[in-house]
Amino acid sequence: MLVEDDLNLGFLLVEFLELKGFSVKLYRDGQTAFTGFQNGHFDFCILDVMLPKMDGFTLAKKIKILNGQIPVIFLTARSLKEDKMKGYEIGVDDYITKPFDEDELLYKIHAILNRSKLPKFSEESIFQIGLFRFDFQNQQLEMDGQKRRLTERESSLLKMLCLNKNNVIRREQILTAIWGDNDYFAGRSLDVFISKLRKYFSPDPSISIENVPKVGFILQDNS
Amino acid sequence: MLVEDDLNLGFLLVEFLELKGFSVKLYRDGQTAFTGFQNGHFDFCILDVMLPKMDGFTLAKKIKILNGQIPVIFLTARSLKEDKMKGYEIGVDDYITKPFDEDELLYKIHAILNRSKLPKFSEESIFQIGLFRFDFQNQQLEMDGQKRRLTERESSLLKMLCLNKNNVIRREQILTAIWGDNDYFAGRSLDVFISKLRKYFSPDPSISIENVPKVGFILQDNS
DNA sequence: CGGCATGTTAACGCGATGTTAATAAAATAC
DNA sequence: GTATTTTATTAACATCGCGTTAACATGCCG
Repeated sequence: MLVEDDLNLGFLLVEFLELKGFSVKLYRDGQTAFTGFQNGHFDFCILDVMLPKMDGFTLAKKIKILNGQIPVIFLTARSLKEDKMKGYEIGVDDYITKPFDEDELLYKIHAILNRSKLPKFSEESIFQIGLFRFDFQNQQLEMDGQKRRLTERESSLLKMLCLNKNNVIRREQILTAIWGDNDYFAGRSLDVFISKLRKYFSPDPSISIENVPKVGFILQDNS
Repeated sequence: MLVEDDLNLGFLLVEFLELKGFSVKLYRDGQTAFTGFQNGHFDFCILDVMLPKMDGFTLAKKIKILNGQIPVIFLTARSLKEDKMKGYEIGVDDYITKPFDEDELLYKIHAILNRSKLPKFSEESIFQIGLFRFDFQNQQLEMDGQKRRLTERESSLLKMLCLNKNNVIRREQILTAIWGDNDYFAGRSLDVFISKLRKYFSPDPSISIENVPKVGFILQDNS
């Protein structure tokens, strides 16, 4: 989550971070950012201090109440000591003083994620699939706050599909990777698991697991 | 560990940090600092960049080889971008540019320790789990003033669960860490202890230790 | 039409786990 | 040094659920 009222800077940052493989959502004021946070799933927050409607401190405080674990970095033009102290008391992880260097921001993000107890999305353990969120580490599939815990096989399979989202994976590849065997029975077992995953995704029609006859499967995400 | 060749600044910092409850050892050059690190037990490093005998970067690199988890902060007079990048690549957690504010250093230390996976020595490691309070140092589990003394195994296990609260922790990881062995019997023993902990937490229904079949356990806190 | 690949559901077997109790080992008290 | 208590392991039995397999349905291509 990026909250920045200066839209020039905002879009520049979004572009930069997306280039680096992050998925970024930009908000331009504290109020909408907070409602956005309540509805969306964020792993990291970068907040400007000076914001319309609700300032960065208040926003951070409210976010920390909802999720005390989430890392927060402040962007600030001022480098006043009182400001920094205030932020650290809330539990902010770091400050960056404008004008700042993009690479430095990137390193700070990585440094914090490396220390974070949260599963790191940088190592691709969390996947967004349409309305769903798949947490591989915790074998958890979530949608609208509805959580479902997957079995080991289910999540291994889903991970392989996610890593090849919108691309075909060969049956053989899946079978040797997960079943360690590609005989008839393993193949039928795979079909059973595909069927199960389809059922889990049925609430979202923009997600489908399609079969490519005699070749393999594709996880299609048209959201 | 504090490494600083300017002894005036060094002693000032030691005094300040010890006042804040940390136990600090000061070294004045990179060489002795490194041998000191090999022999001593440190949880956190604050290194000056410019040091006699061995510069801060080299020292940090060597320290990170010995213990990749340990947090490192650099003190630097220069705020050159290349220096910072170099540090972040080594895996440094943060930079502080001299002259700096002591309180700011303190907050940075706390921010990093809060994210750190390592047990914090400055505070006794105390965990809040729903209505319970778990004091690892004293192996005590408390709720509503009701105290229960845990056995060594119980508290080691609970600590591991706490450090991964709301995340799956693998059986294997627990077994090798606590039992040092992951054979059948160690596994059964683990199950017995899980059962005991569940019983202790049963008064608070928002706490549960869930099993993830074939994978491990997860301490769920829905309070 | 017939063979083959896949879709789907249900039933089964077995390994993994939950739980309690018995035993062994270690720590502590006296 | 012995008795008592505490702790961890092992045993024993109950239960659960994962993954496999079976069984049947559908669709595709020759």
